[in-house]
Amino acid sequence: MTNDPPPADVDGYASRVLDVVDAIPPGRVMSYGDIAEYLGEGGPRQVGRVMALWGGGVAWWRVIHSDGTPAQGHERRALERYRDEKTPMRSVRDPVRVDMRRARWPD
DNA sequence: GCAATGACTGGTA
DNA sequence: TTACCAGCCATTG
Repeated sequence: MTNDPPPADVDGYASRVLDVVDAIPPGRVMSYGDIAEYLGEGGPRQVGRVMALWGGGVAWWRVIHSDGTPAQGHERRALERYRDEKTPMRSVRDPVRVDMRRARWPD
C-alpha cells in the first residue's frame, strides 16, 4: 500500500489534542485550557496552535474560549454548527456565546 | 539567545 | 458588560 500521508502524521501532541476534540459529544464543548489540562501537558496556546494547523479534520467548533466565545475568525461558522448540534447557548442576550455552565465537557 | 507572535486565561478596574 | 494587563508555552525570525 502506498502509505498515503494522512494529516494524522502530525506530532504526538497534536494527535492527542485532535483525539480529545473528536471525543467531545455533540452539543458539548471544551475550552483550550480544559483540553491542555485534560492532557496534562502544554497550554491553551499550544492547543490553539494545533487547532489552527490541523483542527480542520475535527469538530473545531466544539473548542472555544473559557468565556464561551468560539474560535477567533470562525465565529460565524461555529454559530451555524451550534444551531445544528443544539449546543446550549446564552442566546437572546449573547447569541454568539455558548452557555459553558451546561455545555462544558466532561461534566 | 532574544524579541515578537498566536484559534488563550484569569484578575482587576 | 468591556478594557487592560501579566502569565503562559511553543514556534518563528
